[in-house]
Amino acid sequence: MSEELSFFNQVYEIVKCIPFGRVTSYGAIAKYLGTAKSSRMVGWAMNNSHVALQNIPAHRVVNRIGLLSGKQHFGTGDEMKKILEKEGLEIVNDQIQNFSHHFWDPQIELKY
DNA sequence: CGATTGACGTACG
DNA sequence: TCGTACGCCAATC
Repeated sequence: MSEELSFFNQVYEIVKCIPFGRVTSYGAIAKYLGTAKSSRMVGWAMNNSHVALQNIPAHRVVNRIGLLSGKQHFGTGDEMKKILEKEGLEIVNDQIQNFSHHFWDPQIELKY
């Protein structure tokens, strides 16, 4: 696929491909790009995502345990939680319930 | 220009 | 099984 795109750009592409009501983890994206240990960069990409493109559903990206690690970055309140709940997900204590069930693996779904 | 931080994850003890 | 340490790369201080 577009392997000429930068790491950040690839992250954006993947995140944009996340279907409605589905979630994934930073590590999954990083691993898909071949840089499993660079999961922090995925987070940084998200941080810049609102600057590069605002059509990035970053709220569907959480850490590997389904915890809303970046909810504070979306809004001062529980905006991220509300969005995810609106997508049909169940959030308890800033944590996605049945995370594995709603998990969207780019390696399986995008399957290059 | 050097040191620290950061939306994480894996490895090791 | 749980806790701590390190890696990764870019941006910011």
